[in-house]
Amino acid sequence: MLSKKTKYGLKALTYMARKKDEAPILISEIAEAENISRKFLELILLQLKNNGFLGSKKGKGGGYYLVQEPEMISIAALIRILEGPIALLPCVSLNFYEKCDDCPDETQCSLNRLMVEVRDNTLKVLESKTLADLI
Amino acid sequence: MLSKKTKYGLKALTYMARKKDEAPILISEIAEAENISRKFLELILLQLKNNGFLGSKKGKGGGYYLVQEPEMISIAALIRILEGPIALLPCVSLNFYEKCDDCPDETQCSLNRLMVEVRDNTLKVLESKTLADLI
DNA sequence: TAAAAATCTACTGATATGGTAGGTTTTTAT
DNA sequence: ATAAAAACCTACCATATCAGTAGATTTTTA
Repeated sequence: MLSKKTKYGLKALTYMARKKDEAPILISEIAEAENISRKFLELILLQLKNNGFLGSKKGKGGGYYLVQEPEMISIAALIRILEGPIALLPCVSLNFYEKCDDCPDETQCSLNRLMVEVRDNTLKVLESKTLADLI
Repeated sequence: MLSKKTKYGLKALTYMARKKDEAPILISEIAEAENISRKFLELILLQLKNNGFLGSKKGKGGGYYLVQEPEMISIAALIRILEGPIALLPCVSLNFYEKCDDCPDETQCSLNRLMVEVRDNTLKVLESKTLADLI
């Protein structure tokens, strides 16, 4: 299951993608439109900014805006920032790999092989879809 | 990510499937072979028994045994028992459906549509594979 | 100079995770 | 009959994560 943080982040970005080319968008506008706690959303957008997906402007007339075209932002990349690993086991994660300490030999592990297959099928969807597909 | 409980459960069942037709298998044998905390594994096997996947026999010469052929036990079914929902959002879960309280209309939600696609791709793998494929 | 807006730091309550401890019941072998 | 073996049951615990809240600070604009 995705955390609410991830879900909120994706919904907020979709909202922003729909209104791109307009002036910066207020946190509070997004929070209200998407039924997200405003303070919680603050933290989420900040994280997305710190990871290069959003820009911001302070003061009156300020807000957040996308710094890339929606077509260029894959959903997989966003989930990795907001949620962490997409894979079902640490030992099959491409971006957050970790050895399972109970498993002596990964190449012999049948669970590993199965989860690689699941991962590849999931990524096929999440890497091919972009923010533009969510608009 | 799958919990350790789920991972341990799947590994334990795979171990048992490899030794099926032998006498009942001891918790402690599985725990040692698969590097799982013995007490933790007790709880996991008990749950699998209570859900009809395992039988048990008490006393000397006792232990746990599979009550179905490995070919008949889909990995998806096991994950649903051990982990819960396979879907990434409650609103797209087939077996654990829940409405998102922030979402006014599911049919209009683009995140919902995307996550249905992810779910279907995941299930395509997990429902077609059985314990026999993990041996 | 005041208001608006993002930013930062810290805290909180609830829940899940990954166990551990220790006793009880059932069964089998001696 | 009895002791050992094994599953079973109940309770507890430490830690981490989740989902949020509170409140002050900085920057920008009108």
